[in-house]
Amino acid sequence: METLLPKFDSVFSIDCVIFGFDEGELKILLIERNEQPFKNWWALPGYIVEQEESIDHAAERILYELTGLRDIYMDQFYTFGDVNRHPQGRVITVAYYAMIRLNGSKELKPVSNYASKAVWISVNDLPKLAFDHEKIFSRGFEKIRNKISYQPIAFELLPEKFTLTQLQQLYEVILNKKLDKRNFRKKMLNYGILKELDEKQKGVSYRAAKLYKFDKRKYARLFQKELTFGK
Amino acid sequence: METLLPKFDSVFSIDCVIFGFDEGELKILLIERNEQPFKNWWALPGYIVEQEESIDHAAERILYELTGLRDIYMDQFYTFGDVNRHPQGRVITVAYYAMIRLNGSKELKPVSNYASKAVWISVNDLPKLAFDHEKIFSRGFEKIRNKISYQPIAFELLPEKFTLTQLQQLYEVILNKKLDKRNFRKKMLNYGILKELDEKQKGVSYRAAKLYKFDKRKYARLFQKELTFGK
DNA sequence: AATATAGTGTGTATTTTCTACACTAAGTAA
DNA sequence: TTACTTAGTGTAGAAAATACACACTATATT
Repeated sequence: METLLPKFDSVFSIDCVIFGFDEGELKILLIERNEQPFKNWWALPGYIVEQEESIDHAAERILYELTGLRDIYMDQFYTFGDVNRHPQGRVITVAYYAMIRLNGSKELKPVSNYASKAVWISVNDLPKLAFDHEKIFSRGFEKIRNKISYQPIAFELLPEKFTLTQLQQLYEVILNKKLDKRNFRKKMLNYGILKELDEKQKGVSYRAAKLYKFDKRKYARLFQKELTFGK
Repeated sequence: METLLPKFDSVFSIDCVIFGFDEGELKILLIERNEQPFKNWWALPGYIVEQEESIDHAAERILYELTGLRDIYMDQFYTFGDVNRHPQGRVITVAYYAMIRLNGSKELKPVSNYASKAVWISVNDLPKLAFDHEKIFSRGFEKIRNKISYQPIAFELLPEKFTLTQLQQLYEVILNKKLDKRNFRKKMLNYGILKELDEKQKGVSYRAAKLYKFDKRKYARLFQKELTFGK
């Protein structure tokens, strides 16, 4: 590094892959761009990092501006820095993913004007996206798919009280395969991070399932054990 | 994003955590800085991304300039973007790790003048580092420790022909625990990615061990199977 | 030639985890 | 009461992980 920092014509941005689970489908939040370039294209929510904010802060701010949500589990997963990924200049983008609880089908209205709307779209039904956002999405999806195989992050996506069947469906859409009900339940309950409630599901026209809650304290205890390689 | 990109007073840099394995110790490459700030401090090798190069390219270039090595397995692992991590302005750094084969105790001479020297230092014996480089190192070390638990990346660090004991020692220093010899051998040989050679270790004053080679083709076949969650 | 030394190389029994697989119970709706 | 739909449960076999100890071999030393 030079004694004085060289001038550099570049910008940092954040792009977010925001996952939600609704009606048995895994969805992500997309915005419709209101400005050039890629005006009227679908894109991942993202924005430029401000001079005086950390990238983690920028990620939280942008998510908040688009959804009104705070204190969301967000994780940086990759930085995309190809020279020509933005047609108007050098923009390096740091990608984050978030998982949020969709309480019913709550409408999300963008508060910034760079988007004309924000919608939840199933990951199986994505349109063409602006910039290299398809690549960013794929990498983010791959990330949570890997992560869920060794850490039960799925709870972030479910309502506070959920049934084991809902949990299993979520695993199935993320992993894109059918799981065996008995084995799934055995495994999940063995983790010891689920608390069985005295409540049951309501409003279903069949036998109601027991509701469970995620036990954050036990979770933390379980995952402070490091990954192991055996003796 | 605005129609015209805002001007932004910032710089991207790359920092590399370059691992090597030598004399039974896991080491990383450090440079001694030759310029302010942190003149004469030890630091991770890193430099500023140029206007017209991708970050991946920048990482390879910087590694090459410092070591003369090309075609090294490098992986981006995290981007550090706190506002004040560099005292002279906003510098966001993308961190990569690399694993290289130390053939004997080859001396590395920096070809750029921003470093006065480059040395290999054991990860158990690191000095204080410039900027937030201790944090960057820790995260990189954590990354390879996790990764080695599910992917045998360790071969990158060993000479082309190695003994099972050397391989085990490497696992032991990365995971920081003793492993059982018989179980380790069973497991490694079961992966089917080692090729037993007709050669033996030379120059040791005790029974010479068989040498093995890493079979890249079988490795690739093995790891195209995805991580699984069972049925 | 005998001996000391230091690391190599091997097998088995036990426990744990993973997998495969199908029926009854409970609640709702008609 | 019956039909329908989903909830909920157990076991046996296979595979993987773990725990554990001693004889072999090449060299160096006397």
